[in-house]
Amino acid sequence: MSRIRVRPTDAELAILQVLWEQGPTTVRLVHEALEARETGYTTTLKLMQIMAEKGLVTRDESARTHVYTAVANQAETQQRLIADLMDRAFGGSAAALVMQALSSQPASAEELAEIEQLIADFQVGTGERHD
Amino acid sequence: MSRIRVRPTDAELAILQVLWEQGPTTVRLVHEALEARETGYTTTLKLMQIMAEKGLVTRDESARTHVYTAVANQAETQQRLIADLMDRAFGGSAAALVMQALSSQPASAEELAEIEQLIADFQVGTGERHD
DNA sequence: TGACATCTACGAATTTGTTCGTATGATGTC
DNA sequence: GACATCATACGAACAAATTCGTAGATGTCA
Repeated sequence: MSRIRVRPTDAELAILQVLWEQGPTTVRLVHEALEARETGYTTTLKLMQIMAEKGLVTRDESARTHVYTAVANQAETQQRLIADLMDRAFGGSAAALVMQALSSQPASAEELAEIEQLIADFQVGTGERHD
Repeated sequence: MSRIRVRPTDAELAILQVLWEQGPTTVRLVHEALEARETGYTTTLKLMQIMAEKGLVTRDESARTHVYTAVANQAETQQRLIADLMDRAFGGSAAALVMQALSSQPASAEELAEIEQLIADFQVGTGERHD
């Protein structure tokens, strides 16, 4: 019933980013954090109301100014988005996606090292050896 | 003017996949390849007509049965999709995206090795060393 | 208290994506 | 030549996402 949508829309994702960064917040603060969107206050309000209906966020209505909280955390949502993209555009292959990502936008040396470490961990975890 | 959209829609992407796999094709064949969608023939036709208007595909109208060709290849499109997701959900960090992708959907040992190789290439290419 | 600001609710307009039915014309078969 | 088949074109309906204006309730403060 109240399953979270696979893909939050663009506007929803922008709002979720603010909620993840700032924690539970009001429409006003989200709206201000989103000034780049150059959209009216009531637009942000409406979107957040709809997100509450959809179950993407919960809201505390005990005060006059409602306080909104993201239901799913950032990592969960990122994983859903990646899984979705992987299915739709990469034939379900994480490796294909990762390789496209790396070849298009080379990461920094530190990041590459981090990824290597992650891979090394997997290889240990699955009993694989790589020398 | 005729810039390719950042994000093909779901239906468009499904059609593009067929065009990438099969090369230039007719609406009929695309429609048959897409039976999973359980949608009418004229729906596929309409979508491909719109894609032609948008510049996602070109079509050869010299014969009665038109032949459609994808404008962007699969890798280009994948990169655009990844770049878009990276911006919208990962603060523009390829590394963050890659790490989420890997931790959610561990790749096979072979794939991990491939990715390691890719990283090693980068490190050589950028004169970085990692030990 | 009265003026003003701020908040939510709500309806509505607009745009985009998706779907399909029907019309119309070309092709092929008997 | 008549008729079924297949193609494109096109209009229209529908849903979803986004946007905003207005109304009404509540709070602030001089």
